[in-house]
Amino acid sequence: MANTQKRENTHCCHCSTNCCFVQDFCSSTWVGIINQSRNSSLYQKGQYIFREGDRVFGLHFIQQGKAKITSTGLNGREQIVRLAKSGHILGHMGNGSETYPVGAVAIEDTWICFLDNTTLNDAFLNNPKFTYNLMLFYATELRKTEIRLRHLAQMTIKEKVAECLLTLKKTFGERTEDGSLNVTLCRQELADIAGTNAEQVTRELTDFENQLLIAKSGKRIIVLDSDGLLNIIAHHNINKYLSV
Amino acid sequence: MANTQKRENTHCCHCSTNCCFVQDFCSSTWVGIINQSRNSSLYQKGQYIFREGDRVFGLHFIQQGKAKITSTGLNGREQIVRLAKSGHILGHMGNGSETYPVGAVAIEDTWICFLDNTTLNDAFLNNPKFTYNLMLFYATELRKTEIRLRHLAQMTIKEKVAECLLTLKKTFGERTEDGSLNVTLCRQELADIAGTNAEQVTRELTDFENQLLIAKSGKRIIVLDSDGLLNIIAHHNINKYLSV
DNA sequence: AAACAAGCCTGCAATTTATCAGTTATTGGT
DNA sequence: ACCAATAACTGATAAATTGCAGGCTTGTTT
Repeated sequence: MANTQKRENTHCCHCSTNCCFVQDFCSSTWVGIINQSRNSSLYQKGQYIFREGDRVFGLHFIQQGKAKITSTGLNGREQIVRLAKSGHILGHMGNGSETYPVGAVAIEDTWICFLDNTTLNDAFLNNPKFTYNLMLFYATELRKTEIRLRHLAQMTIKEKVAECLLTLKKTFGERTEDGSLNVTLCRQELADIAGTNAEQVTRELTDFENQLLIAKSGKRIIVLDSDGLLNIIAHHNINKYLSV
Repeated sequence: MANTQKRENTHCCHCSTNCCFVQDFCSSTWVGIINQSRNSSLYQKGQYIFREGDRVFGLHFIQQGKAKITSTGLNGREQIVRLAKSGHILGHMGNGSETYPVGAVAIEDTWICFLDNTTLNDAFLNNPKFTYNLMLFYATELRKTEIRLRHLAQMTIKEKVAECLLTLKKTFGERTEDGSLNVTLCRQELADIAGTNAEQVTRELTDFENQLLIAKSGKRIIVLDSDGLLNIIAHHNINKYLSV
């Protein structure tokens, strides 16, 4: 990979992350084996972790950081199909297709642990809980994506932008210092999540600001009134458990 | 369940289906155990298999038939988020949320095998290949849904309807007798897949018919020119492997 | 501090899509 | 074969969204 850095080789046992499928669900023997064969790298903000069309050699685990998973369409227009943070997985297991149908980009400096297919397959067959929990992860992501699919199909732009902000708050949280979202994305990236264009995002953000639902400080966004934003999209979710 | 029928009790070993996760990936001991605890029922066309908000007690395996998975939004407007056929799974594994965020409806008479959570969890921990293949199933569905997410966000109505037809052809195939799609859905259901309304679907289907891309015979649709339909959406998919 | 670039904001015109209303065609039951 | 009910079709109108152009703000470099 181009300008990725290798990590100083901390053993998995002493890894500081508090959210890792290997650490939590593999036997100590297998943590050792995986520690041997894993490959840790730093991807800087904006750097591709993998691109659409790249061959799939294994799975990427986010040790520390944040990434966007994007799908590119007509005229290079992007759709962010998923956001991922520490502990999450990038890339889908093989099943025939050997190339990535989506790309992944670090949205801040991000440490990735990579595991190759061979090691993984052995690990899956020898660590049922590891496999089971990865299955739950995919099932949960599928459920979330299915709901988002409906939202993109049915919501107005105002609603989609409101939901985008709530999703960011829920996924990445807020900074203690100023209460702003713990992630910075440009208007175009917000549009790529909400499924619209940068101009519309600007319009809606300005509108939300005038209604005192949010405040802007440079690139950072502060959600002032979550309930107000939730109100905008509330009638789309019959069941409360569907929200965000 | 209301008016579902119980199946004559064929043992899993003698089940005629050629596509079943249990048959293919569980040990013979476990096929026996699962055979004991499973529950088979017939759901007639249009009948709910489960509804949004129902409690999750286990997984539904489609033994024979077809189903749509829908998510209901504002004013009861539905979005079909997934189509499923024999061998597929309905319902996502638990992970905290105990109720279905989506509903499932039979789109033709459908036999379902139901397995409860307790039996399933034991099966998962004792049949690594079973768990592994279920994980692959979810990962594959996630990948497909992510691509569809972008399509719904970026395509025009014409493109979405074209893709809908191609998806139906790919998923359910064509009847040998007349070459028509091996599934019948009303205009509203096509609209619920494509993310638009019934009127627009009618308009596009008429247009496709005039261009000799499809033919209509009553409710049935015959795809005459797959490549023609593919052409309409081709430029949305940079990589050929993404198509449908 | 000035100059520059990049990103953000705003209004308007053009296009697309949704909605509504009315008509025609199909289907299923008697 | 008929009738009633349902679904499909079509056109007109209204609403929402997009795309473009130009100005403004912010942050960075020299």
